Amino acid sequence: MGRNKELNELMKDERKQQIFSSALKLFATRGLASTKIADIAQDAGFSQGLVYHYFKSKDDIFIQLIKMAFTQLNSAAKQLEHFDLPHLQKLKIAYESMMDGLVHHEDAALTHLLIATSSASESIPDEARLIIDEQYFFPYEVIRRIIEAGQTDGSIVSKNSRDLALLFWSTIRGLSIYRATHHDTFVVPEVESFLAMFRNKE
Amino acid sequence: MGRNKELNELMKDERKQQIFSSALKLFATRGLASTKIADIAQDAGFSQGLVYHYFKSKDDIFIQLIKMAFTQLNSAAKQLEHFDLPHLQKLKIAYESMMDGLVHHEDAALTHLLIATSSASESIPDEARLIIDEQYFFPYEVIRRIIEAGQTDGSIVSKNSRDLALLFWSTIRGLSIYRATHHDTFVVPEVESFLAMFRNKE
DNA sequence: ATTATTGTTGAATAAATATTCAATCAATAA
DNA sequence: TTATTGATTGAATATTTATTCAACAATAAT
Repeated sequence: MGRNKELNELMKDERKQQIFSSALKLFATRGLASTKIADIAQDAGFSQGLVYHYFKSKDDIFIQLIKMAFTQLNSAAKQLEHFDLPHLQKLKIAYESMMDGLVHHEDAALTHLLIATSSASESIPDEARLIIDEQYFFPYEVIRRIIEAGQTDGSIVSKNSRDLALLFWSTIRGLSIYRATHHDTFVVPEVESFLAMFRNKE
Repeated sequence: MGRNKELNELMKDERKQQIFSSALKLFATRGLASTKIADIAQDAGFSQGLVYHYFKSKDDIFIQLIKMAFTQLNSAAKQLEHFDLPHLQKLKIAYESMMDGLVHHEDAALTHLLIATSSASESIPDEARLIIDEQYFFPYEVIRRIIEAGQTDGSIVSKNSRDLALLFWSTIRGLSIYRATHHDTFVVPEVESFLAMFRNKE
């Protein structure tokens, strides 16, 4: 018979991981259409044909990456909500940990970028669009709930919570995009400046 | 001889305008690579071949649009700087007029989106990249100077002005992107929430 | 009306790129 | 060893799409 099955699976996963890693980088920085299968293969360090041994198509890779990106983001959001912290502190932690990701974890930065640019694109596979439509608002809702809780105890300013959640994520997304092209000069803005939008000052 | 020259020029400009308009919409929402010449022609309402009567190539259209987008944005920034208003008010006006653009002027919204997504892309023509690299920071510098002036007179908080300018534009860009995909549900967040990042509260 | 000029089309053509595939290779269980 | 299985390659092939082009149309000066 052939080779050991479990080891095989491991190697297969490793290969897939390599492909995901290269594809994430390229899709996030160049977009789906501009990224060639040849680019992914080259970046991952093997032949074009092999990509098709592991994935059905370019779209397939993209769709799976989108799934993974939202899974990560949304599970982080879910975790955040259940932390035992004052509400304003949760916003602070969220900002700080995402900024830390942007600066220190290339993959996290690329994941944010992929979400920001893919969500805004009208030229992604239907299945990717479906996933985005289903999952996009979850982090908004989490932040909104945290804001409303903070408004109840007076720590967060009494403005429309939907607006505030929108400001929260727009700012984060904007910073993610900036960071993508200017990693060299990117410095995280002080969290207190960011929090000023939410803090209740009376 | 042929037809009247000036009229011709006018008609030619009008045609070009049509192409620009369709291309702006498509490039901004789908990206350069996903936008087909056929799409542009169809949207503008004429044949594929005609596009090449007015433009050298797809890249050519894109590059000119990028030029126009930065010209608009940067001249608006320049104007803003010379308004005779308190410094914090300038930030307020900037936010309000850009938000007004997002909501009421499709082209303004698309221009912001084009800038946000193209700037972040590593797969645009060299000439477009050049223009972006030359012009990208101008609005940041304008806002930064306004912030520093406001810090001098005490109306704006004394944090690093570069950070604050980054927050300013990141938030605007984030909102632009959100608006692009969710025009139906987009509501402009109150300017006071936005301004809280900059206002000196003592 | 005629003619010169530019506008316009849609069908080639040329390039680029996704996908398939036949052949070879590497590992290992027998 | 050797037979079997899956991995890997690189060269087809198929598809998509940018670009060119030959033909026809419309316009307006003569």
